[in-house]
Amino acid sequence: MERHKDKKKKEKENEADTSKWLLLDNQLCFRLYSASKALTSAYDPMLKPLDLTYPQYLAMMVLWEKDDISVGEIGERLNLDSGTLSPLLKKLEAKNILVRARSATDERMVTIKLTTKGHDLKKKVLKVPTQMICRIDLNEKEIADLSKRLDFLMSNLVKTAED
Amino acid sequence: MERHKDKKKKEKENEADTSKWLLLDNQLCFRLYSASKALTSAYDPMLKPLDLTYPQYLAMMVLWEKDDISVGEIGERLNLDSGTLSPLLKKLEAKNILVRARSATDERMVTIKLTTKGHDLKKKVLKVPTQMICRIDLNEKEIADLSKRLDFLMSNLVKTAED
DNA sequence: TGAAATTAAGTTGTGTACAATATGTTGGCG
DNA sequence: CGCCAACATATTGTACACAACTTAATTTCA
Repeated sequence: MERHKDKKKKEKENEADTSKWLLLDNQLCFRLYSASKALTSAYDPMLKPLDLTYPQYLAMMVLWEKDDISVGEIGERLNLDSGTLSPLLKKLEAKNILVRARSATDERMVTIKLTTKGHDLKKKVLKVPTQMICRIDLNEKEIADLSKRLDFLMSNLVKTAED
Repeated sequence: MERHKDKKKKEKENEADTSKWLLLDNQLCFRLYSASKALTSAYDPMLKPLDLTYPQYLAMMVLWEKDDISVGEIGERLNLDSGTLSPLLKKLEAKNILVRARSATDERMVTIKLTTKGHDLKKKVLKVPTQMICRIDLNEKEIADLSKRLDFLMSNLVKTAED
């Protein structure tokens, strides 16, 4: 595949070089897309007994770390906009896991507070990340390493988005 | 963070050890979820002039590699079921990019064939992967490396899903 | 051969995602 | 003070994703 790389041929290879990146198996992006879906569906059976979807679980993780914050703050943390979060948080409110209320000081904002049920849910969910780490079957160093690469990739995408 | 690891304390750390994995910033899965979304939204402006979404682009990549295949074969390649593919392929048919037709030999199957417009679209799309590689800003080795890790992760998830 | 199991695709219902827009609130600023 | 740009959230519309179910065709095998 990497033979015959003398300069005369290199230009001729350009077209082939370009279209080899169009092969699905060569696409990093497709792997990320697939891996992300696979992870979500791996979470689902663990979260189902807790009546949570994966995005709902993410929102809860934000709230377990710090309660009494605005919709916008959650969105900043998860990279989700109000179009996604508004209905999601309404569903969590319908399950009595949290309460939404207009802020008294700034009525543009909606403040999210966990209920007792919402706080208690954290105990039940503690085993989920551990189970997931087992299934991923990577050690702590490998996870950190992969995380670092993904962070680098993300920052490049964000950086070049400002054009 | 890694100090004080004598055996007496290790057991006491268990609970803290467990809940540290519940922190969003420690979650590999959240990074994958975010990276996947970021990549899709990076594709969108490139694909918009071609009137394709990212999942539609993936389906087209499969078809550019091998035409005249069934819905199921596309789904196997992309890990998508008929619930996702049926409407997606109908949209591509409405754009005159492909044609869907019941197979003559097995009428349960629907065979997908690219139209001339569908084949021609490949030329216009050739620059997309190259542009994306620039934005990702990883060299060929780093991409291969990251891909390998994601493949490993995926195979672990699939493997442990058979329980 | 013919009923039952299997298979392929489509449909329905729920839940994200996000662009674009709407609505109400707040903070300037002339 | 009053107007207006900026802001926070909600709503609408489009497009996945997938579980569960339906429909129709094929295969299996008693």
